[in-house]
Amino acid sequence: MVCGSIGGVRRAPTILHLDMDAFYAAAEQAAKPSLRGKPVVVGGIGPRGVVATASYEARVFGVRSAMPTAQARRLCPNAAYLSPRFTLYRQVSESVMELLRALSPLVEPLSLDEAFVDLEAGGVPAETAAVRAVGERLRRDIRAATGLTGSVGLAGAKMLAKIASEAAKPDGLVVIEPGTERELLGPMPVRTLPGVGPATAETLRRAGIHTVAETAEAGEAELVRLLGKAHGGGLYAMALGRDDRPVVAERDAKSVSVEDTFEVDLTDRTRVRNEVLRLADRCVARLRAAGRSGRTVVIKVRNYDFSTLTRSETLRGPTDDPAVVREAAGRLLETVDTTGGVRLLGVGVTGLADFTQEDLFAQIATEREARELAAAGAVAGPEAEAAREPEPGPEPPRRWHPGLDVVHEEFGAGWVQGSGVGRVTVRFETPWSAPGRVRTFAVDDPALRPGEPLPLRGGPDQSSAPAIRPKSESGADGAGSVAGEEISRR
DNA sequence: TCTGGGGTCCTAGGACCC
DNA sequence: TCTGGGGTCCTAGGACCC
Repeated sequence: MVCGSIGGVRRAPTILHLDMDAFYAAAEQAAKPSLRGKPVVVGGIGPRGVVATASYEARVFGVRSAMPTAQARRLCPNAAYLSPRFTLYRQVSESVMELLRALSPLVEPLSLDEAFVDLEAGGVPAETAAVRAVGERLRRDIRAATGLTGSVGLAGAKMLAKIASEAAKPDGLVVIEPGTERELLGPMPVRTLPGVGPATAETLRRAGIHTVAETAEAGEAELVRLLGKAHGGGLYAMALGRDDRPVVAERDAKSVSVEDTFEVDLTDRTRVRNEVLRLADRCVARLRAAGRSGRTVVIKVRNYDFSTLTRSETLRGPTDDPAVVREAAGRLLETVDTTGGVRLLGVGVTGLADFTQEDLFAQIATEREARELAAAGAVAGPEAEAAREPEPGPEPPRRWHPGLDVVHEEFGAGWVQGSGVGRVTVRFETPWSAPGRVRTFAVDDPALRPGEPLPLRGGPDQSSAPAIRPKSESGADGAGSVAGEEISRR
């Protein structure tokens, strides 16, 4: 047995899991003083949008992640509904990850708002008191650096640290003492375990398994029979509190993809084709920005009835050439019947490689092959017409999405509160100002232009070390009243 | 109520090779 | 003449996560 661990669980709670509280919504509240303490919903604003994050004030009304925005509006009509601003969230995330990397070289980000940290690798003494102190200091530092709150879980294994941070929400810290995990997990619903979603939970329910303890009692053979080798075996280990997965820093991406859901189903075949080609270009742009190339092109088609299919084609070598990806995506689309109407289209590239000299030769061959095919008439007539670069067309009318930053020549920085019938309403305030005033303009007012997100900290009238949070920012404290609610699962 | 966008991992069948 | 097993690659779909 490995010294210092039992069943892969460490003898001291030196794995830390950080989960920021209602991250997107909290970032918006920090950026927009008038929204602090109020219900805020961040997500898709269109008719087919879904909720990405709801502030705790909105959750009181039953608004949850992944819920259609239309349903959220019925539950909570007075919330602020905002489009996501990933530039801001990435900035905030980077400053949080920097604090984590100061604790240990072993930091594994799971998303913009979540990460594991191996404190043992960071030289933190393997004692509960020491790791707890590190966790509490981290929470203070995050609040000072960003104005946001995060919850911390500490345990001897990844799975347990994640369950602990969930239990700590919002704005808390929970330690699971090694040795207590089976007792703690036993009565919990099996859905608590990571990897158990709606389908697995239903399979288990039909077998009479509802809790973690019942999962363990079922035995490995039975779980493998119900769920398959990997899933069943993994679930059995987790139900016993066993989890020896290491914290792994920086993993390379394995695929890159882009997709669009259309406000109205697409029926015109030429339009469908042009959208696929546009998506291929966007996908390649992201691929190239990451300095990668890929060998398998995938398209995704979601029909009017939500049925979804994928088609893929593996090239002879990796590519990051837009023409090659466009042609492959176009060929794949030819194999799909879209007559009923298309709700969503996607294009992705997998089998990623860093670009090497060898790959270059393979890529050249692939390109030549594709060109020869095209020349031979595989793509001809109206298809060749459709395959051409989509026309950029005239400048589209400017879209003032709610939540976006703007700058007005006279009134300064603000954000779009709403728009319609040729007017746009802007609230003029900054992260470090008092709640601001609202003014309305014509949508084409030349004095109004799009702006950049402002940093949440370090504004003009803020000291360089804002350790104490102003009263006006204490929205998350008020959320303590819902601390006992069931945390929604996705 | 009517279901986003970005990912990861697993399964299973068929092709192909040894 | 009838029948192998294992390994790898490719394709398609599905569950799950944030």
